[in-house]
Amino acid sequence: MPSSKAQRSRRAATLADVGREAGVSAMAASVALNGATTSSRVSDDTRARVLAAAQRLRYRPNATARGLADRRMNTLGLAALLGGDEPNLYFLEVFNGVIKGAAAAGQTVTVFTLDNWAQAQQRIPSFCDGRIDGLILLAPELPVDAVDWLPEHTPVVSVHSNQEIAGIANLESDDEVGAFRMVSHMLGLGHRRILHVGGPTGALGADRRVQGYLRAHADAGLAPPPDHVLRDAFSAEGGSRAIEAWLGRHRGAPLPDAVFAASDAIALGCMERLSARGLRVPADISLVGFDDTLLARSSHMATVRQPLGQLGRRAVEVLTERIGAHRSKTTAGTQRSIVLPTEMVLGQTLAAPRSAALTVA
Amino acid sequence: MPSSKAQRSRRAATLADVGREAGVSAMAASVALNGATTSSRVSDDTRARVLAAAQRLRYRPNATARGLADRRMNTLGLAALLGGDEPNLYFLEVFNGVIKGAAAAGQTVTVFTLDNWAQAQQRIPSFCDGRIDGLILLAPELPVDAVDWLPEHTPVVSVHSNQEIAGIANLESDDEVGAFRMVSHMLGLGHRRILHVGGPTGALGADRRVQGYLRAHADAGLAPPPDHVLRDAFSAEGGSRAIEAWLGRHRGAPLPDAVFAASDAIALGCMERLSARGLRVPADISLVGFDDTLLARSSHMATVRQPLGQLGRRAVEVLTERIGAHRSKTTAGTQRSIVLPTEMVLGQTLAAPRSAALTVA
DNA sequence: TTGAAAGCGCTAACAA
DNA sequence: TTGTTAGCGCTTTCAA
Repeated sequence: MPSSKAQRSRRAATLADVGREAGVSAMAASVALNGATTSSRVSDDTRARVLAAAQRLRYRPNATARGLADRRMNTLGLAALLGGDEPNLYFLEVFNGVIKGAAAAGQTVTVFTLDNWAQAQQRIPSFCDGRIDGLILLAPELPVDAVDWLPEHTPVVSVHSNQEIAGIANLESDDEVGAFRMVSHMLGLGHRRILHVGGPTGALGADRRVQGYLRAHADAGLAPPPDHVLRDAFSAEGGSRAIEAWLGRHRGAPLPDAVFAASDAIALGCMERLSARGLRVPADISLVGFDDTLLARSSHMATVRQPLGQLGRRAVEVLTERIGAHRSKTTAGTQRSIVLPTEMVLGQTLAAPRSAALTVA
Repeated sequence: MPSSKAQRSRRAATLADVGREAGVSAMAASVALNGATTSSRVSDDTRARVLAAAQRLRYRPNATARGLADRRMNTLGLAALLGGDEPNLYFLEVFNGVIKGAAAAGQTVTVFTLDNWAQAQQRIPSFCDGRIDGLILLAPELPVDAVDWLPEHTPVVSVHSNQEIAGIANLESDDEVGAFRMVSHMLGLGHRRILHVGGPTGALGADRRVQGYLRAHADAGLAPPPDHVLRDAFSAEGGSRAIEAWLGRHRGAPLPDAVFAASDAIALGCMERLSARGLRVPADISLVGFDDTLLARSSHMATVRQPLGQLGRRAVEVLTERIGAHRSKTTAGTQRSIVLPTEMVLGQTLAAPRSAALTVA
């Protein structure tokens, strides 16, 4: 009397096992179990026997064997720099979109982490070794020689890449316009000394936000105050470090009316330092972030929304399309770049400038 | 004159290609490229030729072929329920630990998402089809019949499982003690009407936090006020809904001195509702979360820290150990459960109870 | 309708 | 020191 446990073995059942159990060949079992896409069909009787046997044996087709034969794993790779101990919300938001998009496309997602961009050349090609059908690269600081070593046999799409690479579609958001609109809005509120705590030099998105900041001033016929653009890492630590250094350099100078940070994480770092000095946001100084990550939403921070989840979803769509084209040897559309719009989010950290004169303590 | 581009083809180079290029057989190439673990060794000359050929061809061993032959993919699976549009910080923190641990162990991580626990029976076995060597299951609400269908051929460890399953190690944190200590501390501050907005019924961790809440009262010789324990989802929405309903039911009754939420996300939902009613935290009412996710850290919320990253890292360690045992057919240590300690985090949302009498508006 | 055979790219035993 | 062979589990022609 076989118990339900009896069928559970350390070894997974193979197609041959199923065939044996059903009294047919392994390939008959294969045909019966798959939709019978091949020329030959199996009889209803055989199919029923095979299905029953498969169920009895808890048969699951082996993914690696199938992957080897099909040259497809139904798995997408997502590579990103994920250093630091602090979780990265920017990544999480994009990841969330990727996961959702992949699920919708019947794909799973394997995550590859980079500790730094120097190791990208060595590691990225090693991911593209058949375990994934395509790769999504969060690439704000991809080395410039990437074009030489990115593998050609695995389709790649990038998100927020800092460079155009032939054959690689890039997804990004309208950073410059987002920054321009927000800073214009701030200028419209009367802010004049707007300190921009920007992202790292070399990150295209960070550069574009600086450009938006500058263009907003130019458009308003204003010159940004000198030394009001800082550059540091896209992290709370970066923001904290940058603003603290700036405040140290500017003792006795007028306190900025507002801080425009190039990311929510940077904004949070700034917020910490400002609060530590007893400054109230937004009564004494306004604070604006960029991204609209969960951090901004939960703290009602004013920010520029990037549709990060959408970027992830779209990346999956574009990638699966490329994979299809790659398989059918079609030339993939040479679409350069997909740009999604940003949106202003007016939270509780942006108000009209203070009337009192405050100086840096 | 071959350009650097010439070697880049749509097709990845195979071992046979390398052998051909080097003028040796494919297996000689294999032996030369791998550490030569087999009996036979290759001559230095052959090895050099093979290595050169491999480099020229940008050869990367195919992971699926290797996986099929070796029965190992060096990939760990991470399965979790990831519904909702809002990113899940609890998941992110554990995930971060898993990623780090996996990187340290030379493994990559594939993420499988469940939309609901009903589909677990169908989907979880389908992940264990050779593409992963082992599975980490975030399983707060695993169906009770899981023992019947969890595959035996793939090692599994669970995190925060709601049940003990033979052969599956579980990692969790000391929820009951964490809740007990925090509530005891709150009672010590003078709080008497502590509203516990708990997690879902059926989640063991949520139950344990309720138990800690109750034991703290019992230990202090106090009876918790009636109808002061709520249960809803582990999310901001759950917290928001639960507390709003409670406030609706208790118009005119005394406002609680404090809210003890079973997660940071729940706490955030409560915070939103309280703020919306013009209540100040902690001046009018204290608020305490659970988890110490990034959300709590960034908002300086009082909370009970669970070492989520550590749970992830340890899960990887235990899992890789199990995988090793599985391979060598050793009986894995029948270690039941690994419990990591929690820690109180006294943030800025917990203060002494208000002196004024406030009622629910 | 069914079975036999080849091959996906690699590893590992066995011969030479 | 090398090449040959077989096989991992599956899919897919091609014959029967």
